[in-house]
Amino acid sequence: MFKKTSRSRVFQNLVHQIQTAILEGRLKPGDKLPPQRNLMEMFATSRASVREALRVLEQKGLIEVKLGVQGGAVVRKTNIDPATEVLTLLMHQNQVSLAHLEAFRLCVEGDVTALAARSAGAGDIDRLRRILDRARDCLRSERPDAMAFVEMDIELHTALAEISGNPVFVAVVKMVHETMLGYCDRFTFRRSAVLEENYRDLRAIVAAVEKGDADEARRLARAHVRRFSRHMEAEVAAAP
Amino acid sequence: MFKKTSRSRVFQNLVHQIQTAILEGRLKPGDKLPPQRNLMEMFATSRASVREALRVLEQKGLIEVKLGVQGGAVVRKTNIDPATEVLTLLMHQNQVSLAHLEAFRLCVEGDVTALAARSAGAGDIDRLRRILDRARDCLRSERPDAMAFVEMDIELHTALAEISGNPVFVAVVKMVHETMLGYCDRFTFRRSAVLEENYRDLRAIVAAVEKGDADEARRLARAHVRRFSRHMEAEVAAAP
DNA sequence: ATATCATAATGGGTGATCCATTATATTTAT
DNA sequence: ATAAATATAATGGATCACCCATTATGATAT
Repeated sequence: MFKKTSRSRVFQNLVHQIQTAILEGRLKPGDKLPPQRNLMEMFATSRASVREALRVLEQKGLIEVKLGVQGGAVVRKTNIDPATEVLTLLMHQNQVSLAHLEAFRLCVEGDVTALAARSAGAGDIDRLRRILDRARDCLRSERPDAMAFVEMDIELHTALAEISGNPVFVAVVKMVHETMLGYCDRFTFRRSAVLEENYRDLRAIVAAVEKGDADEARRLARAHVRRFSRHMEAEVAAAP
Repeated sequence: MFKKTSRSRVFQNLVHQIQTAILEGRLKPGDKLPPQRNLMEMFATSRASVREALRVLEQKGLIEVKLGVQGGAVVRKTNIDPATEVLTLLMHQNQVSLAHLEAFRLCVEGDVTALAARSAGAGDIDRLRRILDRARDCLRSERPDAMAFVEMDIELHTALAEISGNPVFVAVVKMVHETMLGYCDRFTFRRSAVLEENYRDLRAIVAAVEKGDADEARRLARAHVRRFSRHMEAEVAAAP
């Protein structure tokens, strides 16, 4: 019925005012906030409070603070990292399992890939091909670099999300992969056969996107997620 | 190739140490951190730095700070709010449109409802029915309360996500509805016919979940999302 | 012209001090 | 004896006055 009165702390007020200014576009990415000593006067408060506010805004990913003369707080371009960080924290705390992640990826990656297949242009296909090439290089080199390959895998999925044209998918895809990395870098993919299989999956997906075959793309993406999850599970079971 | 050396600030060190302790389970929800003046000594730093660290941890949703004697920082139970807040920020900055949200909801709510239909028990059905009843009360009263109905709508979708048993879906569903509220509370749903239609949608969805008919549940949920989006668009077009 | 160095702007950090809030203990009134 | 009022102390919130570290810029010297 009623909301608990939230006690107001000075720094919260500063955070709110500055955040609102950013969201309303009165402050744009690249704009520099006044130096702390000026903010102090403008808000009629202490430097400690100004700094607490800046810490929070920094954590939210809204500003970036540089050191030295001509340093200071500048408004950041949109940045997904703090969002993924907080979400990843949540995942760890909630004991999100690989099975949970798999179910979610099946849902999202399928649609993302289908959407990408519908809206991919020539430039997009080029981009995907270049990522594939770099992924192949990770495998073909003298000593296959598993982690680098996983990075390429993630980059390809992110690219598909971006091609879909929907920033919500981009955010979510990045987030879920970030979370997976939390599991992934605890071990190495030792069997390069797994990586080769993944690479073939990715090639097939890109081929389907190139054909504009949304249904095929969805089917392949889902199969890819399932296979990848099986391998992750095997690794976790074998080498915890 | 190389990562930029990130300059280390004292408060970041504190944040990292405390956060790690929480993630590794050395600090559990409900545990109280030492008072600031003790932390100051333990970390051999100043109170200002301790406080900056606490601000950041608070913003991340890891701790909660209470005032007065026996107050202090306590480790929070998992809490999705900071995640949704940061994600919502990102959405606003990225100029996420209703169309983007609709596409995403079509993907997610469909699967969530289908999963819920597969795993709902008797208690879950009861819970959904109670939410439906409260939603109906919002409409049947003297003066239909549109915002309260929308809250119930969100609560139902969240409940479905929880019933699905996958915390990733819970987080994402909450997030997307939070973001939608950003559009929604800018106006009121004036035509109660729209709300009635929504209510019928929700009843049908719950009925499908009760039957355990996953395909029907998915179909209905997606149709519901589409209808709701059409109405949101109409409202936005009519009254901005 | 180039390399070196000094300067000042700016964030980072500290300690002392006071205020505000609140749980608990103590007193007081009935 | 119990309940209400009040005092006490623990704790976070806030401010001030400094000092240090980093860095862009301009001055100086070769």
